[in-house]
Amino acid sequence: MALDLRKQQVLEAIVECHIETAEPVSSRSIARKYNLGVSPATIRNEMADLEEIGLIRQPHTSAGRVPSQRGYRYYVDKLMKKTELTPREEKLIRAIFAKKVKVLADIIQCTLKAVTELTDYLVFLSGPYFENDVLKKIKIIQLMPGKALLVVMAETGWVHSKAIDLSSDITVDDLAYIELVLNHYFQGLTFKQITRTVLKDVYNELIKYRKTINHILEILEVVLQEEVKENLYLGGTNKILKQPEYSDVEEVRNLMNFIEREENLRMILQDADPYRVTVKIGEEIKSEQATKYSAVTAVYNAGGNIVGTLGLLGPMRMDYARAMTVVEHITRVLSEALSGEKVY
Amino acid sequence: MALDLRKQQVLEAIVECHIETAEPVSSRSIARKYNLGVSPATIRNEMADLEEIGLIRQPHTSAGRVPSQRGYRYYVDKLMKKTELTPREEKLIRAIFAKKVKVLADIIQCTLKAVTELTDYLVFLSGPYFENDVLKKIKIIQLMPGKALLVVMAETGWVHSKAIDLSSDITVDDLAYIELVLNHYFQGLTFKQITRTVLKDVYNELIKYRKTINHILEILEVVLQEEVKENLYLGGTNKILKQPEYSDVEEVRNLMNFIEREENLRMILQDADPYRVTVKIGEEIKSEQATKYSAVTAVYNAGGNIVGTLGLLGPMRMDYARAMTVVEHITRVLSEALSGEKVY
DNA sequence: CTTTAGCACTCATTTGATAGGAGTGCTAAT
DNA sequence: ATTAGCACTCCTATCAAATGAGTGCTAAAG
Repeated sequence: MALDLRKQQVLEAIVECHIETAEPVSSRSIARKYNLGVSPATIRNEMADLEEIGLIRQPHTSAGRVPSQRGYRYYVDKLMKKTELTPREEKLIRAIFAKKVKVLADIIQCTLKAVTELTDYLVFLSGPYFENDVLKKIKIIQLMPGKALLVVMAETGWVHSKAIDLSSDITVDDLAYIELVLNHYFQGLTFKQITRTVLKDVYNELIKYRKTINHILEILEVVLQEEVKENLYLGGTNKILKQPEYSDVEEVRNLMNFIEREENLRMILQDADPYRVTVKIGEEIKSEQATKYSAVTAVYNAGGNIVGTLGLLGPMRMDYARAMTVVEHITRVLSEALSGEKVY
Repeated sequence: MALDLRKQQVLEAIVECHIETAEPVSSRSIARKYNLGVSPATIRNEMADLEEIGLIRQPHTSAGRVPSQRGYRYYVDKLMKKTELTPREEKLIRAIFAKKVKVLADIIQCTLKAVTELTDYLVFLSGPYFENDVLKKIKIIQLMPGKALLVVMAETGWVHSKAIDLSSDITVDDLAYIELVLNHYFQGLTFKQITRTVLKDVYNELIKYRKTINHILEILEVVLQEEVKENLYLGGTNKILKQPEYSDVEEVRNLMNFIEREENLRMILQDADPYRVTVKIGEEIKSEQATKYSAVTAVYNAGGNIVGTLGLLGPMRMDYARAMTVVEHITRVLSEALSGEKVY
C-alpha cells in the first residue's frame, strides 16, 4: 500500500487534526491549516481515494473524514513524527521521582502520578514481579519464644521477611533443622519453580514438625507469591473523562466495564514488545469491548531483567506520538529507579 | 419539630419512594403505593405543610416532591427502619473473606470487593494505622557481610522487618551496640512519638557510626511511617455510575474531582463516631463540592484498638438503611479478620 | 374541622416541522 | 491534473405546539 506523497500528507493532516479536535476533518479545514498548495476540491479527491483504500471513513454523507483503524496504523507506522518532552515536563518527572527513600509501593504511585500528570489517558502497570529470581537462602530467626522471622534472600539481592508465630515448644535447634531442610530443597530454584514444585515434598520430609512446618510453608508461599504475583495498578480514571469521547455516559460505562476486568488490562500488557514501545489500535487489542480503544505499552526492568509493563489506554483518537514518548520516558525513569539505587 | 403521625408517614413515603426511583414523588403515587387511607388531595395538603417546614421541596411547580437535606436527616434519625442482609449476602461476604492466608493488602482488597458487591456506592477506607502502637524491641540481625535485617517489634505483636545494606566494615558487635542504643532510646515509645521525637538525638549518640546509622535510621523511619501512615483505599468508581444521578457527565466529573482530592475523603473519615455508624448528609460533609452527596462511615478495629474507618459515598438520595447495614456489617467482619487470626 | 372531588393552572418534556449549514461528489471549465 | 461551482445529503439547532404529570385552590361532603 504505497501512497503518493500528497495522499500521505492528507492522511497525516486528517489524523493529526482529528486527534486534536475529535471532530471529523473536512477538506476545507485541511486546505486552510496545512499548506498543501491545493484546493479543497483536490483534497476531496484524495480523500475519496483514501476512503476507498480503507484508511479513512465518513461518519455520514455530509460529514468530514475520520481515520479508520488502519488509517491510524498507517500513521503510526509511517507518518508520525516523534515528539519530545519539554524541559518543564522532564523536570516535573524528576521531581515526582525524587523521593528520598524508595519503597516499592511508593515508586509505583510515583509512576502513576507522573503519567497522569503528563497525559489524560488511563495508566496501568503490572507491578514488578520476579518469578525468575533465584532463591539464595532461607533463614528462620527466632525473635522470642513463639515468634520467629522467616527471611527469604534472592540472588538479585532482594530480601523478603515476614514474622511467623510458632508453637512455643519449638526449639532453636528445631528451627535450624527446618531451615536446613528448606534450603536443601529450595536453594538455587527460581521462585516460580518453588511455588510449582509441590511444597508438599518438603512437608513430608519434615512431617514430625507437622504443625510448625505447615505454618512456615504457608508463610513462605505468601512471601513467594508476593514476589511472583504480577500486581496490577491503575490510575487516571478521572483524567480520561476529559476526553470528549467520554462526554457520553454510555461510553464511560463501557470503558469502566472494560477496565474493571483485570484480565483485559493484563492481556494488553502481556504481549508488549520487550525492545520497543508497542501500539495496539482498536481491534488489535483482541477484545470485542475494546474496538474503540487504543493502547500504548512498554516494558520496564530492574537490574537488567524485565519485571513489568506500563500501559496507556485511551480512545483510538489517541495522541500516539505523545503517548509513546511518555510511556518510553517513564519506563526508562522507572527502570532507573528500580535498578540504580536499592529499593526496599 | 414534632410531626404528627401522618406527616411522618408521608415524609417516609416520599423519602423511600425517591430513594427507589430517583424521581420526584407525587401525591398520587403515595396514595397508590402506601395505604394511608387518605386521598391524594389530603396528602397534597400534608406535603404543602412539610414543604413549609423545609423537609421537602419541589424542583418546579408542576413536579412532585423531593426530600431536602433536612428531610433526609429527619428520616435517618426518626423514621428509617433497620434492614438486614439476606443470608445469601452474608454468605457472599464470608466467601470473599474466606481466604486462607491473610495479608493486610489482601484483606483491604476483600473489603473493597465485598462492599462494591453489596452496594453501588463509592467505598473508601483509611488503612489500618498503628500510631499508638508501642515499640517493644528493635533488632538488627546480620544476614551476610554488608546486609542486615532491621526488625521492629510492637507490643501488639506486629512485627515489621526490612533489609538494610551496610558498609562491609561494620561488625556484628557494632550492630549490637547500635541496636542497644536504639532500644534504649525508643523502647516503650509509641510509633508516633518516635517519628516526632527527633531521630537526631540518636544520631548524635551514634555519631561514630555516622554512615551506617544514617542509613538505619532512614529505614527505621520508613518502617515506622508504614505503620503510622493512614493509607487511603478507594473502590467502586464504576459501580457509582449506575446511580441515575450520574447519567450526566458533568455530575460524574464533579464527583471524580471530589474524590480525587484525598483530603476530602480523609475529612469524611476523620470524624466518624467510634461507637456507631455515622451518617453525613449533604452540607453536613463540610465541603462545598459535596453538598449533593452523603456519606456513611464506621470505624473498624484490630485487637480492640480503632485502626481505621470505612466509608461509603453516594448521592444524597442514598439508601441509608442499606448503606448503614452494609458498613456496619463489613466493619465488623473486617475487625474480626484483623483481630481474630494473626494477619501478616 | 377534616377530607376530598373537581378543575384550572403551571411547567417540564416530547414531538414535529423547518431552516440552516457544513461538507461532499460530480461536472464542466481551466 | 486541478478547481470552481453547484446540487445534494444529512446532521443539528430552533421553535411552536401538544402532551401530560402534578399541584393548589375551592367548594362541597362527611
